[in-house]
Amino acid sequence: MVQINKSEKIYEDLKMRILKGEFDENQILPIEKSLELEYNVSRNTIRKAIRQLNSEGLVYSKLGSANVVLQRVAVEDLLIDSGNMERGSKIQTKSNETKVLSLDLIIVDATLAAKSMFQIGTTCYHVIRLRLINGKPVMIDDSFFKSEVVPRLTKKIAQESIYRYIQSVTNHKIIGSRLVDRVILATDLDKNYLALKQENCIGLTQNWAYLDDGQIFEYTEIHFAPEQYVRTRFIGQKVGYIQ
Amino acid sequence: MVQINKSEKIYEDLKMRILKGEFDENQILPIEKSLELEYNVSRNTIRKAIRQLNSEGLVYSKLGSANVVLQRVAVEDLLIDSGNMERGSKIQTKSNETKVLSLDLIIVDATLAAKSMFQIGTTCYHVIRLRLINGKPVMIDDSFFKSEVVPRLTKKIAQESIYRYIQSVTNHKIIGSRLVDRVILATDLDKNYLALKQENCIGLTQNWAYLDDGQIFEYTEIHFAPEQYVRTRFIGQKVGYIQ
DNA sequence: ACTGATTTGTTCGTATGTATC
DNA sequence: AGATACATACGAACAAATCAG
Repeated sequence: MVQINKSEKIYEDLKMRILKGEFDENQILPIEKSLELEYNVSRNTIRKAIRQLNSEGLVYSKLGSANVVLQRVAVEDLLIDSGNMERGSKIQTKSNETKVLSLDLIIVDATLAAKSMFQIGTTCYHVIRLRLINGKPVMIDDSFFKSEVVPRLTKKIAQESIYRYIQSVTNHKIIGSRLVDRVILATDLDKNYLALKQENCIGLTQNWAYLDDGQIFEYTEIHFAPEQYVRTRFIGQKVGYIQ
Repeated sequence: MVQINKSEKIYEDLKMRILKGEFDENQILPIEKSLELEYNVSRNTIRKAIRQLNSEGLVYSKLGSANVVLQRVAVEDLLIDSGNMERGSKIQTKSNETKVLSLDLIIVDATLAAKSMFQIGTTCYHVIRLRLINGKPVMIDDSFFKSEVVPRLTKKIAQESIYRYIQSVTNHKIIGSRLVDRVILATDLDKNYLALKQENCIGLTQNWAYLDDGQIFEYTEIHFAPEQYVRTRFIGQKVGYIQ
């Protein structure tokens, strides 16, 4: 069991209680004062937990009134919650396998530099991997890793976990990714590997991954078969903002 | 000028300073103590502002070390930042137009109930709207609104702003949306209106919109032409989480 | 490699503001 | 109009990770 702090524990507990339907009757949480007493913490700690519930779209804090529990959507349980990848996605629980299609050491040219944000002349590994879940091909990772960060990358390492490898050979942590999602025409590679049906398009996710020194060390284009491409998120409306 | 609070002002200011490149040399912010003095506020207020920068992927707070400014990605300035829709998207600044293709009053059946989360038997408006930006068709909104929330909806209202109408006739605020993005085969409607080229797919965003009492009042399927469909987000890595 | 100083992280208590009931 | 409940802000203490000598 991981040791987490009070606000995190309270967040997890309240989330569980919400999803179990404990507050379905009135659709509001108990007032903050009573949560203080119940969990025996300060109001700030309660508020920190509720802030997390707000950002996930489980609760709306209504000034002067209450912390309102939002109506749930049926599909959401089935989906990988992209707004919550930090906690590990549900995909992890399934059997998955990686097939390395190619691995080359290359020098960054102008075209790649513009996309990847790597400097021209940088040496990096170009890795193409096919990802299978329960034996079914679901995505292709077309990746570039700064060789400085993953020295002596091999197919074997790429097949296991490059991230684990990085964290074992560097002092740096991987702290997050900036993602851009698009829909594009399928490439020949996609058609060969992704078992597309009628569709001639795929979901593309561009991924710039960061180390804790603030630098991008990886640029990946993830190609998804359409039915595999699903994203969920919650967006709070700014007061006064009108569509 | 909107009146915003201290932490929000500091957040905006730091963001502007980051984007102007003020911290590019060391790629870190001044320490919190000196920001306290500079802005003449408490440390908590500084930390609240920095927390916002963290969630947007502009800064990574490194325990025991510094608030690291993350390397920027070139494309991000060009895009609608979906993680920041609360502040209004850039799309707003362009000239846009809405064409109402149809408007009907219907009763929710089992199929629609399952998707929309409306109860079977609810009366609602079914509205299909074509959205144009700078004269170019970019998306189709296939929407269902609870008639209880938008009584006497007309084509004229739908062409202007349904949201503005709602906020004028109800006591309730619109507080946010849960979104699910997918890639699907284009329908005939899409092919007719979205000026697709070779592509036979579109980007689909399902949108459940909430009122401040926690209830869903709108379900919309937004159909995007592929080149119009772009999403950006930042996902922080949970410590110990390995791909 | 160790120690002390520095810096961010969490929590507490309190006061005051603002919207709602 | 008064009470209630969430929002913002301050100051302080201590923990945990990092950094500098």
